[in-house]
Amino acid sequence: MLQKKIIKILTDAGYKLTRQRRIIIEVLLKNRRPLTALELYNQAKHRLPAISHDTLYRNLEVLSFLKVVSRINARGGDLFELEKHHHHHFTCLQCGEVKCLDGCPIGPGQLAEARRQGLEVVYHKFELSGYCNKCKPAERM
Amino acid sequence: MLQKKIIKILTDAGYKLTRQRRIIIEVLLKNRRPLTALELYNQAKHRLPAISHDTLYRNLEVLSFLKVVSRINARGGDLFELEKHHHHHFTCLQCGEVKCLDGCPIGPGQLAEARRQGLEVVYHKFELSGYCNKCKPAERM
DNA sequence: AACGAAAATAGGAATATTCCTATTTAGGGG
DNA sequence: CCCCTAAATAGGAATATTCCTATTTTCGTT
Repeated sequence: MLQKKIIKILTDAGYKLTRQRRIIIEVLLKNRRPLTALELYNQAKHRLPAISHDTLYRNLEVLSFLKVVSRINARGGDLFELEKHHHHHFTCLQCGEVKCLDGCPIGPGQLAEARRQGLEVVYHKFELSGYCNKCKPAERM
Repeated sequence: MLQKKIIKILTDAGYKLTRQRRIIIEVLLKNRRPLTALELYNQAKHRLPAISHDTLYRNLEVLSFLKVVSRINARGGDLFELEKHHHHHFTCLQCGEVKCLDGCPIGPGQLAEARRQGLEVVYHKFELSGYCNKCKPAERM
């Protein structure tokens, strides 16, 4: 997802475009792996020393709500990454590594029960866990 | 899931059965809705005033790892509940309400990509979000 | 029933996250 | 371009969560 597109999503939803938000988005854009909130905070602070924790956490919340950022429930705390394209993750229960899964296998069949209950689904998260290639052998002992 | 079965899962996995764990399991058992870690802590503390935060958080981690407890990523922080039977949840983006979805729509088709990568999947979490019946009309305005 | 090793705990320190409020800032309308 | 209002922010206080370590407890073995 490009910076322009992200900014459009923010402003279309009525959020203001602040320097802090620009910087947080830039920091998210330049990282190729999911980071913790504090890692993101430190990178943002490097560019804008006066930025507050509150601002970072609040904006991760906003960006998650807008589905610009995805929050991955990993071992040792949540990780955040730009949702450049919709996809899901696998976490190894042994070593904690997070792997991206190409594509998205969720279709209407998986949403049927929610629809039956009259719920309007606008988003879903699908997280797998188990053992990665490296940890599988250890698991077999 | 019954207390006996939970205890068996714990001990089979090599964990010791402590008074604190018994109490935490009892607290989880008697609640019919997902609770925050602190709500659980306060209920446990009521039965065992000396219990420490660390013990509660550590054991939620253990029980989550063993899939006895499921951690639901809700608005305003994670919620925990006994996984009495495997199911998933829906969170309303407007009011924050969490609803249980009967059954589980995830099958081999949804795990194919992970298998292709050689990952051994032992668990999955599927979280939906959107608008509940009550909040849908407001959303239409 | 007592022993010993390993696991688990309490309590406090260290971190991380959220809350609160006075001040600043973005962006629309004149 | 200036003003106004609502939204957003900084900074510090309040909470929540995790870490650390000395002590206690569980449970397999005697």
